Amino acid sequence: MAGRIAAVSIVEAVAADLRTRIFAGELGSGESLTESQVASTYDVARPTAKASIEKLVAEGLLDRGTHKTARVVELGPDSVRDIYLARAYLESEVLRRLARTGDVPEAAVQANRDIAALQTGAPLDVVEPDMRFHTSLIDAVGNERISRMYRSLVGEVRLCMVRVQSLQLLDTALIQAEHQKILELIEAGQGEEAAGLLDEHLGRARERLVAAMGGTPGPEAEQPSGLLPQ
Amino acid sequence: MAGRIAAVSIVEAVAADLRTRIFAGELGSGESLTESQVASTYDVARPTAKASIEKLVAEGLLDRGTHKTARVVELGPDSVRDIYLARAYLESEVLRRLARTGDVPEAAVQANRDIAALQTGAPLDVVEPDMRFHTSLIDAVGNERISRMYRSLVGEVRLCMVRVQSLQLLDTALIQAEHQKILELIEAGQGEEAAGLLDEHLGRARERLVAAMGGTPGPEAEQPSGLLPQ
DNA sequence: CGCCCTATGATTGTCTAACAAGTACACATG
DNA sequence: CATGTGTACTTGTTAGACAATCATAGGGCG
Repeated sequence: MAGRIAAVSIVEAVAADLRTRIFAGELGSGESLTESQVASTYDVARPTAKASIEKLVAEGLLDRGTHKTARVVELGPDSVRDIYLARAYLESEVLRRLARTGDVPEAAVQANRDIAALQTGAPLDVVEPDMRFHTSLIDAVGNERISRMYRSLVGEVRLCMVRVQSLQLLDTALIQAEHQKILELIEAGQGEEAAGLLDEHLGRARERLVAAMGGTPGPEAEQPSGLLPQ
Repeated sequence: MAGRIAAVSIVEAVAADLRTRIFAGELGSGESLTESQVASTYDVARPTAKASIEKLVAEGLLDRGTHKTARVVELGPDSVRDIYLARAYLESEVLRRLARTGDVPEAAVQANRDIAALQTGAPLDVVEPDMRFHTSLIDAVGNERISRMYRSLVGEVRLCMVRVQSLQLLDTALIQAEHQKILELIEAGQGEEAAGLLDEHLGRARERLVAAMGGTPGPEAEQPSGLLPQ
């Protein structure tokens, strides 16, 4: 599917570029984005820029009040906990549901293979397949609205992942191993255990990120018992 | 719209009115809404009308593709099942979480009191407090993103509720009694049982609505065992 | 010297007007 | 009857403009 011509609207194109720039850290936390600024940057009309900005606000990547300039969101410890808890709500229930049928989505397997394949390289490279692993689990239940809800969270989740990886708070091998174990538990029909492991998986990332932000981390930040073979 | 000063933006005001008109059935399923139509109806500029329409599209109340006129969404049996399953995902997990602390949100109690109070009147009167009952449970977990996700579903849920009530598929007393029981189970810390009852509660509405739409209903559509005292 | 108030500039909300591009449907043609 | 064409309608985008609001820097006053 690498071909796929891009016949999207200008609004969407501008929004997409702003998105990648935010993820890349090019637009840092708290940075302000005026409508005219965006308009002149991409050489579009101001209403178009406005629409793009509003799109990103809806995604939670930008923040703005009436008559105030939009800013890149600043994630504090509270927001991070909020985001990860919301993830856990959706994802753990999804795992239980998937385990009931024992169906392991192929896309998730592939995503985890991709993680395993990139032993070397920049830490940020893991973000994309990691994100894909989790979204493909969500999509596997085949519920349009659930996917839509998760998607409204994905922007912020990704922002957190970028942080976690830039700070090197997690070992890639551990991520991959836990993903693997989750898939195995699903296949074995052990939904509750899969959900529990996911909670650990997310909890560790969450609390380490909180700690790195100056908050007081919970006990979840500690090393896992013994999942890694070596 | 008596009382309540309107200090919101024009876009929001137009969107709000369209929303109520959709809920009231004044704008039926499949009805088309042209940008210029909306613009002239409310005497606003077309870009303003456009923004309002896009807002409702994001809420799932309107449907539209690029370069195509927006239409009021048409809910088929598949969509109804999709919507109710998504609800169940969020709400059942919320009940488990609430049961863990035994906290019964006051707003939910009040909402159910309001349902009990309206023994008489139009069937549609139950929609608002019913909706409020469920949203207040969601909001009770105090997670901003979860509330946001649920809100992205609320429009469609409400549309379903309006249908259920117009067709008189459920007895108000039964709704109220099941809500009551759910609250009691939360207080007793029996999360799993509360979630189970909710599943029944939602499943019945769902399958009866599906049946009324010409789909083949599942077994959940049947009468409940014996919750009603008389 | 510090604080409150005002004035100025910047920014957003909304409007009018317009053109380009795409869609849908009736119509004519083979 | 199938197919192509044309016309009217609708949306996407732009430009420019004005009012309302917000932020900030000065000036007046205690």
